[in-house]
Amino acid sequence: MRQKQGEMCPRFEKAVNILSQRWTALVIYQMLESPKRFGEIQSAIGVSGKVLSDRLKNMEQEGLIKRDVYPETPVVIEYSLTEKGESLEPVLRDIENWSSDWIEHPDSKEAVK
Amino acid sequence: MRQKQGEMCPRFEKAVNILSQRWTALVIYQMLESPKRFGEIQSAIGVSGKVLSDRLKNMEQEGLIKRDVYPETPVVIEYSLTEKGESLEPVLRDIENWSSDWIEHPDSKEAVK
DNA sequence: CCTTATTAGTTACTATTTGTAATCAAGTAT
DNA sequence: ATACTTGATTACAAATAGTAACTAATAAGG
Repeated sequence: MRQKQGEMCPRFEKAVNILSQRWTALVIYQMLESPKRFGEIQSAIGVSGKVLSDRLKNMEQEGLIKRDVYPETPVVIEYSLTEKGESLEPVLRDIENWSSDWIEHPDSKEAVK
Repeated sequence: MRQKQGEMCPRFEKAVNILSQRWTALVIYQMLESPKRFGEIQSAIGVSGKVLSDRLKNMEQEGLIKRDVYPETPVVIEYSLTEKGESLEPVLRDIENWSSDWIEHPDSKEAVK
């Protein structure tokens, strides 16, 4: 395979990798409004429990979100943005603005392809 | 599977889907500087020819980029941003700024997981 | 003419990631 | 004990991405 020569800033590249993971941006977007529970996120964006579980762990490891357990009945687990996670709000607002300016067809949510 | 109830704006969702496709944001970022050729993009970001070919087709269909053929020797094919594609610059600049504020470890480009 | 070189892809095959549906663990109520 | 709820995990199937070899078009060299 062709080697990578034209250097990309590795920090920018990592940021893009985080945001390019499927569902991650939508999960953060949900939490911008308020902290959210596992099931709420699942219902809101339609992600599978398996992948959501994986994403939440990654995002916690990246320091984007924090996980709080309330031993109520049944248990309540609340995910919320850290300062680092909240600082992505401008990115998501720009995407929001761009989509309202440039995306028309609301016929299918079947993605890009 | 749990149904999607909490409605997301379908235009925002589509925008996120476009930008969440692996490599798409990096390809646009490359073209922000100047039009780019197939091999240049490949070298710069390290994407496989197969996937780059697919992404460029999708991005052209989405109206983000245009493809120009110059029958020189050997053939030169130049990809450049449309107005729609260029209008994503603020999103990418925000990601750039965020990464310089919040991403530290430049040790591994091995992504998020 | 035949071989080589260059760019822009495509193809067959493998590996990784995601989706699906069933299941599990903890806690409580019936 | 059984059932219910939330937050997950698991096994298996489907979709997506990576790898390396190959093709098409054009031209230069011998």
